Amino acid sequence: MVTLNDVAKSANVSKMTVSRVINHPEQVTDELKQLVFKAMNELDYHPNLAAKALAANATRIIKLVILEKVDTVEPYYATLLMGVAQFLNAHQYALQVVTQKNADIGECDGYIITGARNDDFTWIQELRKPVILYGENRHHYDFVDSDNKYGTFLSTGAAIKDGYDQIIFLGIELKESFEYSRERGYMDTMQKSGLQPQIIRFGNHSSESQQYIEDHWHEFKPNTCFVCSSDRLAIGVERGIQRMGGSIPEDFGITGFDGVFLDQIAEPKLSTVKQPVMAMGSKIAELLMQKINHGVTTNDQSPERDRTEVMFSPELIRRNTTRNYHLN
Amino acid sequence: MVTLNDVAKSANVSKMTVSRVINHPEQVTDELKQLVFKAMNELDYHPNLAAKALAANATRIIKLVILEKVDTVEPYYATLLMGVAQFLNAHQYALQVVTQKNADIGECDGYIITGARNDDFTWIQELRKPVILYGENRHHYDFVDSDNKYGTFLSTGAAIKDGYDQIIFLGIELKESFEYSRERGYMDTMQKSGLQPQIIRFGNHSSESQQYIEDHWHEFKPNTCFVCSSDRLAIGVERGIQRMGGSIPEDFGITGFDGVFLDQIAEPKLSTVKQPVMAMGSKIAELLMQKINHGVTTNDQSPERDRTEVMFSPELIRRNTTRNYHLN
DNA sequence: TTGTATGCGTTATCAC
DNA sequence: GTGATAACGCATACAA
Repeated sequence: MVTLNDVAKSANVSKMTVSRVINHPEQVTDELKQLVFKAMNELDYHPNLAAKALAANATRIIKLVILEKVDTVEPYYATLLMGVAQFLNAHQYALQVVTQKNADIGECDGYIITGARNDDFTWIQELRKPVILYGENRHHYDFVDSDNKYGTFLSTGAAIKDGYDQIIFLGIELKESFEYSRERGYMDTMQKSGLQPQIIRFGNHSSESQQYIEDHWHEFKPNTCFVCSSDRLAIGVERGIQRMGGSIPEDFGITGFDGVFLDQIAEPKLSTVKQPVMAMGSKIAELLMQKINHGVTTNDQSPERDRTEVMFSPELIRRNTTRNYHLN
Repeated sequence: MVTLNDVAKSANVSKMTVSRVINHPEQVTDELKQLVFKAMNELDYHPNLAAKALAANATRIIKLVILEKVDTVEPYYATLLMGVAQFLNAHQYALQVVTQKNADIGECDGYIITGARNDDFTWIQELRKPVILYGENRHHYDFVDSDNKYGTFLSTGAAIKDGYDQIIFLGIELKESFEYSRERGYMDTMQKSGLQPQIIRFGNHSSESQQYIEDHWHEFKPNTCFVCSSDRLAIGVERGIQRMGGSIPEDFGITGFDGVFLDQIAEPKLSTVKQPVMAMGSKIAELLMQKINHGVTTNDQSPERDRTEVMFSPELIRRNTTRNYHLN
């Protein structure tokens, strides 16, 4: 293993100079810097993370806490995780995935928390390391999320332009910010166009939306579009329509929301509002690392503090469950 | 932060005694051990991993290398990853997920490698840390896998017992051990029952198997069961049969393979051979840690060496795409 | 069985 | 601008 000392000897400087070249290059003359860089390359030097962590009283470990009860098998979380892992790897941080609230086992330098409900914040408040949340929240914590309202603005708008004259929103029965935002995007867009909004809500299972379609089939006239709050619901709608013999996308349109895996599994493939989940994962990791490097140790979420909010714009993917897909 | 020293003072012993209580408890008298345990609890002592790693010249980082080109979004890998992560967390190891062969960036204590093809082994050979593979291999590397042959023995056998008189195997067009084993399990079971085997292979996409069913629909007489080598293929078959108006499971049976996410998404839900993917992930991590702790640094895969092979038995889940599902 | 000294690789602090 | 020294927390080697 090549150490700081080895490089120092090879470059004929002290090891502190080498350390400075890495951490505070502005304090070293260009001349020495060149020598050190040369030595580092020749010896293929890589800093020892454990030593670094020990000296800095850090762990170089980030915890990803998944609070939802949902199966961690969810492709959605897997994708997010990959995004986080990608950034962390590039910066030599290691990841620990935690699925319960037993996150207090072992130290870490920071937390990424996803799926936090209101009850969870009493626990989150007690964390003594930087925190970034995945998802909007009313507790003034830094977060990354996608612009949910804009997402349903896109899907609802497209349904209108495509000429569907009845546009029904199938939402998730959940008192969460993201769902409110998605419903608002639909409502606003409908009202601006002078159309009558109609919202029905279910648990987020394809069986429930499928059942609904079948039970209420007589109510739906051809030229109806179902704007869904998740791909899961959209898949159920698709099956229900197929079961009842409706034609997709001519008489009945469907748009989903999320764009992770499920949309591609459906047949015909779903038109959907795709969230850049992978990129969002990377961004969260990046923000957390900034916080860590700036020495933020307290989670000051007082209203006075500037809070970091990063919103990603989702994208409408036109595929085969809405008209005009050939225009894509 | 509570250190070894703090505990030592509190227990009125030297810090080495505390260290020994943790690492070599047999060398310490029960009397002192009790004192030390008490102090550790009272002070809520947790060892500093960075220091541990530094002293042991270790990193406490494990790399999970995913070599397949397949999307890491695959629920299959996500589940495996969760299994690995769970075990690692419990033992205070951190995980780095690596998706290319750029695994050489940064040090680690060991590798878990999944999806290794023959070409990959030249690279794997050069790794200077313990390695465990996910999946059978002919290179004498330690591995964990599920008993693929037994899996199709189960699904084929069930199809026979359920009374289907034509049983067709839909396989994946891939020269990999797992596929050979699955086909062999089917072949052997068919031959033992004096039935005529028939194997067709596709790329692992539901669209291909669906297309096949629709194109060859006239060839399939009622009372046929399709034994598939993946849930993906099974879903395509299901759609094809539904499209052509066949009745499931009365006239046409389907069994999948994998049992991760997709089987539940299908409607009707798939009968499938479920692999205990999560448990397999944990087991891999466990084996790797054993290797690390026993100071195995070389990857001796000479035939003389005992190699560790752990095979998990898959389980037949009877759901709604085969008969007699009420017997489950 | 228990304690002391030393070193792991890095960085902060303080001299020069 | 550069170098010597101590310290981070733990574990090995050796001494008692």
